[in-house]
Amino acid sequence: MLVKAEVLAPAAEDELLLLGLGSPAPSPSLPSSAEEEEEEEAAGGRGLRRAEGKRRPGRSRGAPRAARTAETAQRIKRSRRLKANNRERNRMHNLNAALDALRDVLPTFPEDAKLTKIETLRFAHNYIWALTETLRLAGAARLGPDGAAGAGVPAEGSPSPASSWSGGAASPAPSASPYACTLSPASPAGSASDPEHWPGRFAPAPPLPRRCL
DNA sequence: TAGGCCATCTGGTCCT
DNA sequence: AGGACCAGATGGCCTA
Repeated sequence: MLVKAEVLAPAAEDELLLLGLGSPAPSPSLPSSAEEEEEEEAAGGRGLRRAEGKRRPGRSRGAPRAARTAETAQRIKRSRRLKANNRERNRMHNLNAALDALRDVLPTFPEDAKLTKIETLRFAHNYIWALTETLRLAGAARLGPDGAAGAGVPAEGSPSPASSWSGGAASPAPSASPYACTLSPASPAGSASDPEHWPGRFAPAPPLPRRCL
């Protein structure tokens, strides 16, 4: 895939022309300037193209038709690419927005601590698990000691939420879970070493087998 | 300065 | 055909 290297050069070139599309600053979702960019593109707004000649690039009246169509095809291709880039950017922005929304409902300490993407996902996973577990236990407790089986006691030896939150050794993933992974940023397995360090960054998760997320 | 995280670009693949 | 999704590559910013 040496393509990349080659592709990037021209791409960088384009960037200069595209009004800082690939700007370093977390670009605020460029609305729908796609059209404009394309048009600018298609219209030959790319200044650097002139590199090829002092021969007056434009108005190439005498340009062979084949050359012109090739040029047009190139332009169309480029235009589509830009459009796709724009869509991809928006898609990622949406994804990030969803991730932010998820962060908002996850408790962190300090409050403004920002979880990374991977931390957010892992923590959400554990958080849901813990809440589920809490509900389950609460429900069981309500049935009374001699009520249903296992009242007040975690069924089949599954860990209590409390233990999971505080760094118990159990995995958040129920044993019956399809997950073979021990996801645990904040939880169980991972934090065995320091449950009290939840704050802020949550205990680092142990290395996960691929495909765990 | 190395390493982590992130945004963006890009080409490929799948889906409608 | 065009859009959505994905994964790899690249470069910038930040922190230990």
